Amino acid sequence: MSDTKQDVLDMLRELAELTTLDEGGAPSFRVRAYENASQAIASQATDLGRLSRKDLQKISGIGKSTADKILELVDTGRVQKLEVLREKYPRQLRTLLRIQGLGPKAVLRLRAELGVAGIEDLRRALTLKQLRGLKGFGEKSEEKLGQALTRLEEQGPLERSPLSVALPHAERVLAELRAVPGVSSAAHCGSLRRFQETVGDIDLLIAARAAGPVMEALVSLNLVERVLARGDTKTSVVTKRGIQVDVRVVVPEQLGAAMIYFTGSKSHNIKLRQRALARGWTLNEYALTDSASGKVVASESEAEIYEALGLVFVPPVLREDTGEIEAAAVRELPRPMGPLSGDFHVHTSVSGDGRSPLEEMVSAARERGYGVLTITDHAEGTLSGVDRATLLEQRARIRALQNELGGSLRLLHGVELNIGPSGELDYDLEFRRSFDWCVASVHSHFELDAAAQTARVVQAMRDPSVRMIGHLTARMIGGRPPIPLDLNEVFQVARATGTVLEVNGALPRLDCSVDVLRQAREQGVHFMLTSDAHHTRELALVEFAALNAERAWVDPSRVPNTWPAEQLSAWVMAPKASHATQV
DNA sequence: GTCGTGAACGACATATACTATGTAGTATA
Repeated sequence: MSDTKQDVLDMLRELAELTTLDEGGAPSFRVRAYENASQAIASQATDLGRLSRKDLQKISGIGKSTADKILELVDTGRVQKLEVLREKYPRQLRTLLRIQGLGPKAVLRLRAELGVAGIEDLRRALTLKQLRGLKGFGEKSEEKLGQALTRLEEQGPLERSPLSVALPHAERVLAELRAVPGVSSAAHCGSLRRFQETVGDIDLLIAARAAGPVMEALVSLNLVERVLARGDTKTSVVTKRGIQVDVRVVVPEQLGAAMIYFTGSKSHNIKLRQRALARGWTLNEYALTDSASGKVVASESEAEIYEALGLVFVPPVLREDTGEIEAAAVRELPRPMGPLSGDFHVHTSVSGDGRSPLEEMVSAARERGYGVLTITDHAEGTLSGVDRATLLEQRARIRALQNELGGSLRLLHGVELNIGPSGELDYDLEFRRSFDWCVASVHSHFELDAAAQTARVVQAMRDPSVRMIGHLTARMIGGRPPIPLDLNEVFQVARATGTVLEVNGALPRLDCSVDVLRQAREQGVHFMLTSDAHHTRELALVEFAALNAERAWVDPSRVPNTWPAEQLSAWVMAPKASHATQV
């Protein structure tokens, strides 16, 4: 993502927050417009810094006023309107909004009636028990605000969690709740189900006749640190890992409506509800209902509800209100990746960090119904890599195993090369070319600038042995930022050399990211979905790679390992140069 | 604020739960 895009997003979000404060009420059309604009920008792939006013206004949701603000920001680094609002509502005051339970109304009243301008003032007012005199406040709210304030000062606001942390965490809680008598189903929803790479909280949906026992079980879980709110059907807790978990219980007949509601996104839901209203119905988390008769139109499954609304089923990963509803209405949603016919980034115990032996990996791949399996242990350029002799020995084992297997599964001998700081690769070209498949990846020197990073990756792609670039940006979600790259040049060279880009399914990586994939989508580049498995049970990680590609609306025709096994085999065995496209 | 229709102006508009207080704010998708 270019910095300009992030700057524009920050500007719009701040404008929305400040305008909400300024208008001191329910979000106005202006605030909604800022939010719409920010969503429109977020799903833009191009570099905003290069767009003219006219180009900007072509984006739906960006009018004259927002286009001007974007240009003002790009040209001068500031936006006049934002500066004025910032002066009116200083950062100190806005930090009050981060306290759980304090919204714009309360913040404004605290300032108007008690002169509270920031955290320090609030602390003082609480000590003096001044809040209870205000309309809408009482002893209880003083107590709760005091606690929330202390937590904020001790821990800061709850931060977003990477998917790799949140998903297993959700599974742990779900396993406990599934064990509660009377629970017929339990699933994660929200941004986790939409497969966003970081999530603000974990949303769990439980189907059960009685909610009481579920709530009781939840609040008494060992991993729960505190209870934020507890009601008849909805309870929110914070776990000891500092992640908020919201649990909602519904009866099984309402599961479909509840799944849609709880999966979101918010703007996807709003669009669905508008669609319902246009048909004389209302949609809430319980059912799609006829407004006149009160009769339920659909509620039990998500598919029924989408169908009733004249839509094909929208997979959760697409529910971001980026055109999926319009596409579903004309039955033109992007195609799913479907069953995969092979994996092209798999380690065995030959790598220092691999844990399953070759034979176990092969039989696990057969169980997954693969037609092709490519073993790619680390080359000597990485810490866990190995020398030529070990790889040649592995090759002999693979060939022998292939003879035993016959034709059902094609085994390829590959290797994961390390891309050095200047683009140098392991071994010599002759030895590299003796492999069926080479993936080359960046594992170090993350500090180089964009020109140097681009140069090393491009040089690796130009090597005749390199068929795929592994985890292109080397990022770790919530940890290491992506290396800076001139993506346009990378895509262009990938296409010109016939090099595919990996979509790595390891949850901390998900590299290429959705953002990069969106930018690459129209550039004629091919992608391979991989697991980067270091253990047999990790082969399934390739399904996460598929979800990531689907989120980016990548068409499976660009992804060779979604093709039938024979077509895939033929593609892999053809020389790299035959896949090159002139640009 | 944007957008569509017709060239200035109206339309846009989700639905619900929980909490503390006594009607409304805050929060969630």
